[in-house]
Amino acid sequence: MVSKHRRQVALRRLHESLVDLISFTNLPRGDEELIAEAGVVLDQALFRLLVGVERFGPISVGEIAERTDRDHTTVSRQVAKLAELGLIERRSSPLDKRVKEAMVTAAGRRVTDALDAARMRLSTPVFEHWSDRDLLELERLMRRFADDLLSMSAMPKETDT
Amino acid sequence: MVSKHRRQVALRRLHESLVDLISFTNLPRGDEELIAEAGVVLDQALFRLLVGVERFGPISVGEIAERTDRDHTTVSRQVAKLAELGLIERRSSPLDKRVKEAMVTAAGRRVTDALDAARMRLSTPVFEHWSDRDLLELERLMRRFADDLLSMSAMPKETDT
DNA sequence: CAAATTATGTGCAAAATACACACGTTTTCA
DNA sequence: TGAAAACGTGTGTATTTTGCACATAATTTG
Repeated sequence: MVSKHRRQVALRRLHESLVDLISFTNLPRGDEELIAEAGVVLDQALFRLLVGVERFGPISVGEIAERTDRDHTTVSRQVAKLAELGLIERRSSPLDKRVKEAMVTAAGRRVTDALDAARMRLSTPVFEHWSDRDLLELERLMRRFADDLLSMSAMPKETDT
Repeated sequence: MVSKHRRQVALRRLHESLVDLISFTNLPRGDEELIAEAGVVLDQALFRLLVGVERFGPISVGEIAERTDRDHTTVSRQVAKLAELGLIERRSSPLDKRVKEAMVTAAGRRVTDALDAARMRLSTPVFEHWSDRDLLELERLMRRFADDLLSMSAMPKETDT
């Protein structure tokens, strides 16, 4: 059992690393290369939106708005653009005809697949010198980190149930 | 030694986790709470800029622009706003009088400290049930991940030197 | 079943953004 | 060395993006 203080330091450093990682993903080089690789011309906002729809879709406009902290009217217009480009598809939810779910089309999937492949090519060399153990541990722990964060925030403030 | 394919799967899942974490940090609840907690009224853009200047400063306008993938004129105006609010300070770089470095002031530091404290309060319960080993391993591996990414991208394409 | 709530979308005004351009500083190289 | 090119920053201005007010359709509530 390490000290409470040591754990606090770990939390602080964890956040620093996360900020660094986010900052890195924002670097233009990354997106530009990925986009060029995929052969699509999308501004960053639409690019991220497409990835989000692929990752979380079928998803509603309102849910995207919450996730990205933007007004739902803004998202509504961006979603319309992606639909015009044929990269995503809208359909009324069968359970609730108010919501118009968004999901990637075959064309949209081709784009995100190309992005995935490009990202794979760019990230593989980073882990070239990592041991299997470290790589798999990072995979396990980061997944758990994300899961725990999300489940905590989904809970009401009194988390006794 | 696990298979090449297993490692590829790990890379893919790693990216998914990272996207989830970024998505979480974008959730409005987080920033709003943090900002309210710190007793400051800043829109998200300025809030992130301040954190960035604290983390990477002293830093030039151009460097921030690259990091955030925004036009340098946009950043120039945002930086001016933060300076007006007294949260950051500008000074000509002694080495290159063209650049006007930005760095947090004492007042700005108070804000980011408050943000850090608030974040600590919010993130501590997430790791309450984590073992020391897992927490420290996550800290170590995420830091290495960020460091390796940055050092790779800093290198020229022929990385033999 | 009427009223309140929810999801989505449009008009419009305000804000953010990027391009063109300018100015001072540094680097390049003939 | 010195003139030209490149660089970092900042301002004016046109364009784009954003969010609020409001509208419509669908669902839930009581």
